Amino acid sequence: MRDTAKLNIKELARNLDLSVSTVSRVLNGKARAYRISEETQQRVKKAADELNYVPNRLARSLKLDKSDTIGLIIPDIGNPYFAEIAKSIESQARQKGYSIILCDSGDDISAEEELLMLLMSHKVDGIIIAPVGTEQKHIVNTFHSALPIVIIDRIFPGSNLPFITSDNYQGAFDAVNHLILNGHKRIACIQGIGNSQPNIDRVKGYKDALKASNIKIDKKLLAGDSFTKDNGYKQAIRLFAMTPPPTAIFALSNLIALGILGAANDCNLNIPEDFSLIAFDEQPYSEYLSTPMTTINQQKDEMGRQAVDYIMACIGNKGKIATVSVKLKTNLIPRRSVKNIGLNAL
Amino acid sequence: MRDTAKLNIKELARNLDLSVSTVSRVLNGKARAYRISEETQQRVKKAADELNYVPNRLARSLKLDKSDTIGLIIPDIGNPYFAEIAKSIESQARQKGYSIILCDSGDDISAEEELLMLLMSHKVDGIIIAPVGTEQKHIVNTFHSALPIVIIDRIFPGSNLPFITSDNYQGAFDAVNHLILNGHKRIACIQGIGNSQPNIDRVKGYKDALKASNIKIDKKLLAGDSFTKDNGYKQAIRLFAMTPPPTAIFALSNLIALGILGAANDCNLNIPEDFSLIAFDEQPYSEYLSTPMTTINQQKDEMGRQAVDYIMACIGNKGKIATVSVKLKTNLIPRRSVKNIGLNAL
DNA sequence: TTGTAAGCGTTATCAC
DNA sequence: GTGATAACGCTTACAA
Repeated sequence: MRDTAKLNIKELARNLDLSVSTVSRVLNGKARAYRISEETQQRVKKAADELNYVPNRLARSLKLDKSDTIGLIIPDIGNPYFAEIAKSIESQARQKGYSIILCDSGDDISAEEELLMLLMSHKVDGIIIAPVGTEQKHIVNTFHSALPIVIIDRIFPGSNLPFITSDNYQGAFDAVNHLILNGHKRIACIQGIGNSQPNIDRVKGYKDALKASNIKIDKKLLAGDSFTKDNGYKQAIRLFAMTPPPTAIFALSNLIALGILGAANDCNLNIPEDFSLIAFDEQPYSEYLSTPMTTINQQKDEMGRQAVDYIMACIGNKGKIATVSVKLKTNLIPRRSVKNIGLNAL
Repeated sequence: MRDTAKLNIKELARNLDLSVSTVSRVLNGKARAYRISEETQQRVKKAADELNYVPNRLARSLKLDKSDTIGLIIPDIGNPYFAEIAKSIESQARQKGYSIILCDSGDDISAEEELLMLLMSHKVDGIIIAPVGTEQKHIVNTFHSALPIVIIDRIFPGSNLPFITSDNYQGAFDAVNHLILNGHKRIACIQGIGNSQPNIDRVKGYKDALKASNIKIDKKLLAGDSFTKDNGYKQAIRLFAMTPPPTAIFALSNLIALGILGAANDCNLNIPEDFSLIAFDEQPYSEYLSTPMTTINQQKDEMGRQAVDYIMACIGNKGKIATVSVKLKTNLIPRRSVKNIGLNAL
């Protein structure tokens, strides 16, 4: 195979004994507009194909001031929740001719700030970010710099940054209400990072559902400080030791739920015989756990789709950037991890 | 905040009343080499910071003929196996100053070919690819085009393409031998895509382990045609219906294992009481399944690390590209899904 | 110690 | 219908 490393449009034009302009026009589908002869078109296309010409997007982007590239910053691509969102985003973006520069902030706020700069230096046409914490200054700055940006998953209350997230409040309310309808009254909640907005909304949903059914809130039943399985494990062990223990646990993330499963195993407790469990985040394995888990499903696919759509819209009306505030509906997937212990139980 | 969209090095230099070369030198850490005065350095750095100057990597890359960018093509970023590998690659690459352009081939060979071209047009400095199928022409072509490329996960037998993968043969041998040591003789194997090299190697390991213990191979116990959970479910149902059924199943992927769990639930079979299970691929949830699953762990992190290291080495010695052939050791993680049914059982 | 200018590969403007 | 050429923002010889 020929070494095509140095074949640029100039070389290609020389080979064809044509000017670069003509070649460029044919290759960019502007042959008609410039009334380039059919014969020339064929010659150009044939040569480009045979010589394996690959256009240099760097040069193209530099000239056109658009890179056909979108930056994606997420806290942990290894987490299947974010991996699925990323898949959706990549798929949607590429369908529209954009490539994704993937950045993993590793839950580190200063890394996140640097990544924002990095993506700007890469001249991405837009940024989709699932922010790490509650600090939003760097993101607001980017927002004001006329570079399209949209936040997913996490939101910043009180700012007008565009976001696409789940309706965490309603999802949590539904989850707890589902437990109540199944006769549960002592319902524990293991939460994640306390000051993150999804957590705040989910806890509010938990409390409001209890209130709505006139169940008194027991502060000892609400605990935890991280979305990790470690936290789930520790808090579950603590809850199991209470007298009486809760009859149901609401896990605010699927990793927390995994930790609870581990704790149950270690304590020889069965689900749903010994306690019921419902978790935020549906995962591919949720239904394959030996006790299939009742979960609150989030529209990860749709989240990715709408995020890309918004960025595309921004790129469309250059300059005036509209904002967007979407809370996607969640849905409860009932499975065997919740047991009816009420009077009406079968 | 000031609109910094148009601030380039020229503007910055004008602001400072300096030439672009001086500014460029300071910003690229070449101040010492050019004996630029301490005062000028400080002025430049301060101004760049205050005016929020972000260098344009497109221009830089075009000039330097290197983009500090690596292309990553994987069949499915939503699959946690690949998501974890991607995390490792992103982390290693960025640590070395490279960004990742992420492409999901969606298990589509023609998409894969296009993505290879796309990445070349993006002028990536190297490509890491987990190929979809057994067709390798487009990859060989890329290999010969002097653009560093390395294959992960899948390999092409008989070619000299550089690869980093798991020792699938040994992993499968260990898995089956573990079952044999636990007294199992009727051991089924649910496989994935028949003509993919990992599958071929794993099946060979399965057969050789049986042979080594003088257990006759029953062809009816080896079935399946895809790495999906659907396949795992269907094949498991079929195996459960045999008389006698196998006492153990070896699943060649974790998704297959999930399908088996679903089938077991539906048939009211318990693990490991009714049958033992061992699966290729350790996943974060493996130990949290209500019957913790015995798995063959793969070094995903190391796979990513070595892939990046190889690409870096190639970029280092420009021109002469060495090759690499690595089969990473796997390790068996014993858990409760395998029961000792032999004479020596406790 | 700093400045000038060519050139990286494109596309677009103008000319013929 | 086609061709020359400037310009995108940067780095780096070569000058001074």
